[in-house]
Amino acid sequence: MKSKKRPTLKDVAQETGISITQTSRALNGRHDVSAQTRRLVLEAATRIGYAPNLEARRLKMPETRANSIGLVLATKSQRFSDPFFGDLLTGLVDEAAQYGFELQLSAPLVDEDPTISYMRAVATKRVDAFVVLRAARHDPRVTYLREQEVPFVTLGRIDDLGGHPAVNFADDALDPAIEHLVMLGHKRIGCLAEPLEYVVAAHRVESFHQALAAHGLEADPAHIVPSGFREDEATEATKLLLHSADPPTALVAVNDLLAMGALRAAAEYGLVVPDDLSIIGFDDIVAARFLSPALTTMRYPAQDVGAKLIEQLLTAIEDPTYEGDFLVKPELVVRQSTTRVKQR
Amino acid sequence: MKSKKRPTLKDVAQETGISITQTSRALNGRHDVSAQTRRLVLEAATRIGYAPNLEARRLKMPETRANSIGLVLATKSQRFSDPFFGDLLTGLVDEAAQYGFELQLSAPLVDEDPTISYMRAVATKRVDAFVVLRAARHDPRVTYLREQEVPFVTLGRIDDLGGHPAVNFADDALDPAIEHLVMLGHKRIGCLAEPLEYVVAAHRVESFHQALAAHGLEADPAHIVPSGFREDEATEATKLLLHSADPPTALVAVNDLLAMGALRAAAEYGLVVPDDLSIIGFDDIVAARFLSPALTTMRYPAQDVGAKLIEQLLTAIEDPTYEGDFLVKPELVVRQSTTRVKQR
DNA sequence: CAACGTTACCGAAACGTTTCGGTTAACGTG
DNA sequence: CACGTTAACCGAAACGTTTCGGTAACGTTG
Repeated sequence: MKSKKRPTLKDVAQETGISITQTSRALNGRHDVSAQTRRLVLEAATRIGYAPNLEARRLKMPETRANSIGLVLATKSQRFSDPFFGDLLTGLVDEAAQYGFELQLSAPLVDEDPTISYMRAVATKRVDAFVVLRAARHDPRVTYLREQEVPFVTLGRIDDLGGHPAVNFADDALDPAIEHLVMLGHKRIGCLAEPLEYVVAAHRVESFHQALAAHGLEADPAHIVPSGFREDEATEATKLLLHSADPPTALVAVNDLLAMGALRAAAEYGLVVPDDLSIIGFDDIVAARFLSPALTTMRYPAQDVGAKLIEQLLTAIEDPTYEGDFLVKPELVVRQSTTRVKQR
Repeated sequence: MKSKKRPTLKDVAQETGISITQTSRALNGRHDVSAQTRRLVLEAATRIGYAPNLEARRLKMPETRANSIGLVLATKSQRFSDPFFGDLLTGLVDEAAQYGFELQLSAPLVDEDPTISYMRAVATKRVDAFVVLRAARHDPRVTYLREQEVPFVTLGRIDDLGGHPAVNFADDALDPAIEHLVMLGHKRIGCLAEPLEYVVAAHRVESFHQALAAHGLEADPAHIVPSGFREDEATEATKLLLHSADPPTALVAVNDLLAMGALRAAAEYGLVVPDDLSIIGFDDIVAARFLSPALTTMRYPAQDVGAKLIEQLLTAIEDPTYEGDFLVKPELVVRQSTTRVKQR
């Protein structure tokens, strides 16, 4: 690092002969300053390349924003190779930047309670607010943030929490998928889910049930199979499902990565997708249309979701009582992994 | 935010009756403190929940680390939906966390020179060092960092820069790929490249040439086709290539996303992969083995690369004169997208 | 002209920390 | 005993900023 000391307020004051007080006021655009003085100060400041010392400022004004948004990656349950995540992140960072915020990524140490990461960031006031991904019911991180009155937003509403800023999908999100399958004559439809302790996972399964009900169908409990986040876990889960007594003719995977796992399971069982088994994904990641068969899926625009998360969070920062959430509606993209049910 | 003021050094001093000076020393583990005092102070500090005020500390000790590593996403040329990126990021964040560092993500404003983002972070001393992705030759960001003497590490060595911390692949990285193709009888081998202004892109093409030469072959310049980062751009580029007078029998794509694009181009031309055209990718993203045909590719472990980047950066922070780089060696994973060249 | 408002300015204190220099007491050591 | 050495401690200054309270100059107004 260059050892040359950066110029301080005093330096620019000296430059103009104006007092430090006025210099500060001039730079911060307060009213008690004549146009003449302001001009002089501003010019001197840029001339000697003055940039305020944030430490000193925040020391004096503890309520000042850090202009930074925290995001903790609990990398253990890693699904961050999911392209959905990359796009989400792009949306977050990009949108935050437009409002002058940065994203502060951290991870818990090995074997450390993830909540500690949040505590660290809060205690040292490094961030103004948090984006919480992969929230669970009774999530300790969330209860902590609540308690400390630190603004946060989650991807997926947490039901046991009263209202809180979140980005969500509508309850009828899976309707188009089910509708599509029903039109194709499917009646026994399975659901490949993420670990159910996560609210989004639970929410999607719920949406699945509801959509089924809307079409006068009912899910066979044995047809709802929970999986891990990784595609190989999905493969295992799907195998179990296909192996069952009365396997479904169609499968709704709760994200595209899982759908990929399902595709593989079908292949290993010698089933032809879509003829023997229709599969629908969720997210519409880039790879989806390059699979074979190209995946029918629900497009869920990750980048927009990221942007909306930030938007929600910023209003929550402005107004700590804000409790709204925002719905983004996924839409069906029909490709080749679904077809009319086989007659038997 | 909770308005309750956090306890200060003064508070814990008051608690024990020991002076502020000694309290500070005790907490920082200096030697001029009796065991007794130290015990008392530490206990009092934890009792009242003291956490040092970083602003004040950094104000007094400007040379203190921010314990934060900057990463600027130039999201315009977005390839961040590439799962490679998600894994890389996981590696970065995770490894950084183990050393007590966080990752500070920022993005340039719309239409803003990306270098400005770096300047902002440097001027306000928010980060100690930078990870530079997608570096280009004569990259203005890099020259700026050099000039300011801010430590940085790049993914891919920049040749016009003398030595600098970086993570790289060996020059003979593509050897196994070419070797494999040559064994299969291929002689006319093409290369689908990223935009050549980026050093990694250039480096890979170079490695391609070198590997070819090592097997007594020479690349037809017309067989080296540059593409954008997106898979649809790859599709277009590949079409052009396949349309040429004397198209190659095998294609090395410089990353898996591009390979996916190439796969599509082949399909649209009615070519069967691998029978009519062998394709090799690079990265081994998750989707690679779910494509059809499953993609033969060079495995490049993104997460490890991320960890190594951090490792390099940390030694560069410790020792500003450090100029080493680290080579990670990709290895060939043979799947179904390559086969023996067709006799004609 | 006296009283008052307004405008533009400034000195000094304060934020929470580290650290320099100095003080005290205890302890060898010759 | 006188001296130096050391261990343990403390007061006060300093880092760069904001802001409180004050003041001087200059109308305005009745």
